[in-house]
Amino acid sequence: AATWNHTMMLQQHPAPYHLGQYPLFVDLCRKRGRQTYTRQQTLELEKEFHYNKYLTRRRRIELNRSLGLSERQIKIWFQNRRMKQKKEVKAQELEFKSEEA
Amino acid sequence: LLVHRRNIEQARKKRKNFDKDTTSILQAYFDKHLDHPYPSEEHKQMLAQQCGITVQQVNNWFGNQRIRRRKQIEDSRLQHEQN
DNA sequence: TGCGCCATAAATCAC
DNA sequence: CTGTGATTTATGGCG
Repeated sequence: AATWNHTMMLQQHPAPYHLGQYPLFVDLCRKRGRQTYTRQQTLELEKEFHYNKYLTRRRRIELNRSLGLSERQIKIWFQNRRMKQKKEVKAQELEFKSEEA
Repeated sequence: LLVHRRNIEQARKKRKNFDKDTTSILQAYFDKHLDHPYPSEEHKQMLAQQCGITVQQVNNWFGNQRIRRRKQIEDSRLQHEQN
C-alpha cells in the first residue's frame, strides 16, 4: 500500500482532494513560489477592505492600477482577507465562551 | 511589521510551543494516518479537545507537519542521490 | 459563467 | 542560530 509519503514522492500529489481518487501528476504546479506584498500594497488593500468587504470590477481595476498587483491577485487578496476576518470572529466567539468560567 | 504591532497591542501573548502531551497526541494521530494525514472535522474537534487547543491550532499543526515531513523526505532523498 | 467559499500548499514571519 | 506555531500568497474544486 502506498503511504502518504510514497504518494508524495511518486505522484507529487498528497491530495487534499476529498472525494476519492485524485489523478496522477496533477499537482506538479503546486511548487509555486509566493510574492510577499509591500507594506504600501497591504496598507492600501487593508484600507479598501475597511471601506467595503467586497470589490466591484471597477474598484478592482482601480486598485490594479494604483498598486502594481493584477486583478486576480487583488481578488484573491480580498477572498483571503474575508477568510481571515471570519477566523477572527470565530476566535472572538471562543473567547466569550471561555469567559463563562 | 503591522501584524506584529497588532499582536503586541492586542494579544500581548508570547508564542508558546505546545506541551509534550499535546505534541504526542497529534503525532500519534499523524503517524497512525500516514496514508492520509487529513483529519475530518470531527476528528479535528476531538484532537483539539484532547490536546486543549483550538481547532485552528490543529489545522495549523497538521498543515505545518505535512509540509515539513514532506520536505524531510525530499531532503533525505537528495542526500542519498548519487549519479 | 464567473464568483465566492473553503481546505489546503508553500513560503515567510516572529518569537 | 534553530525550531515551531502562526500568518501570508496562491491553487483548485465545488456550489
